[in-house]
Amino acid sequence: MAIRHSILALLQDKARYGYELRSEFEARTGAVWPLNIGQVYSTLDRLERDGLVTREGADGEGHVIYSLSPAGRDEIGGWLSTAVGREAPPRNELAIKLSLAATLPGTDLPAIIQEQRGASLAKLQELSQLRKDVSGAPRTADTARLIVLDSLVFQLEAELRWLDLCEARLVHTGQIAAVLPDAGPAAAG
Amino acid sequence: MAIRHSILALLQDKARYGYELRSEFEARTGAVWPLNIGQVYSTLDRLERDGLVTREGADGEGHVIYSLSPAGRDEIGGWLSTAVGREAPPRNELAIKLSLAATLPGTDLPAIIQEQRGASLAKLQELSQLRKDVSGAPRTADTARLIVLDSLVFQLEAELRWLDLCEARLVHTGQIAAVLPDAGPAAAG
DNA sequence: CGACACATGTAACACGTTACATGATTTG
DNA sequence: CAAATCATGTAACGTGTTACATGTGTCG
Repeated sequence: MAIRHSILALLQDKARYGYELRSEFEARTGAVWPLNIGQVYSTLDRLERDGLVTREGADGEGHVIYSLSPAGRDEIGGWLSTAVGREAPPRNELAIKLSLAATLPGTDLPAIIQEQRGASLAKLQELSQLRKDVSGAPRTADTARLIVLDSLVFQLEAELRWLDLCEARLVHTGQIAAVLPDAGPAAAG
Repeated sequence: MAIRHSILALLQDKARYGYELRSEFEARTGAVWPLNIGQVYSTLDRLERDGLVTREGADGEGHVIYSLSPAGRDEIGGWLSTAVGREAPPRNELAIKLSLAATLPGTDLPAIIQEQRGASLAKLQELSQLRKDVSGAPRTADTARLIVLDSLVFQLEAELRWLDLCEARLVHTGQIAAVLPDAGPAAAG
């Protein structure tokens, strides 16, 4: 529902056309979460069908303009004033993967964890650099970008700490041997 | 693709039937990420169509058993040995919401942040309690559950820290006034 | 003129959710 | 016997992705 509501939020500011909605969305979430233009149009169709937006004729340049209906104004007001539900968090593919790998035979858990650490760390460094670049000249659109980047950085940092914890837990339950920096030959399974 | 691969992972252990696959999945991700039984059957249909699983006749109790094909074994091997891609992280509704709210007029940012803090904190406490219960007697299935719970707890803690940062950033850019614990009357917008 | 950005769509497909239908077996 | 659990499906719908089709305007 994020896209649906994002479109309503942007229309709350003023009436806009499809292509413009994508531009405004991507100006904020940018390279991180691109938005397919086809989805904008089909979402606008559904929003009109549901009575949340109204399709105006043209705007002088011939653009197909959409504006918020009263029902749409209610909807977006509710979205903004109500917290994003954390009762049913979206599935986390990585958590599912480790959860399965840890309880099924024939998986190399330390390798999986190490592999993931590499990927997550690489992305974290890339994001940190991006954040540094963006925070240089904080224009209006960059405020939005910073918020998104901060979010991703915090999530990735948490992911890395979680990977450490998983490794520690598995050592503790004896599922894998502790990996010491300069370990000599240890007893293998 | 998480469900698709989870089913393959469970089949790697041994041949199973639909209902059993759901049970095994939910034994690990449990109350957090329930799995609709209908989706199991339709996913199995697609997996069979794609040649990743083979539908065996019955198993003595009359169950519709599926087993991994060689192609399926390759597929799940690849999934387990390759890190979950962090290049295109899934959209975060909350990050999008704050990003939009911070750059559109007519939004009460402090209220949104405070509202979210309440919801996230409540969920965090619920999860912490759950984690305490589960970690009491670490049976095999509980290892999987713990991994999932740890993941959620870490993500929520990161979310709360991120909310603090957002507030601080907005104070810094002058978008909102600093909220002090025992603040007297301050200049309002 | 050719490439690229602007602009609006449609179609096919994958994935996910909810609800419905149907029947066997188990348990109070 | 009634209710719950086990077990296998189908149908409708919403959301999201990718690719395709089409046409205008601008810039080198």
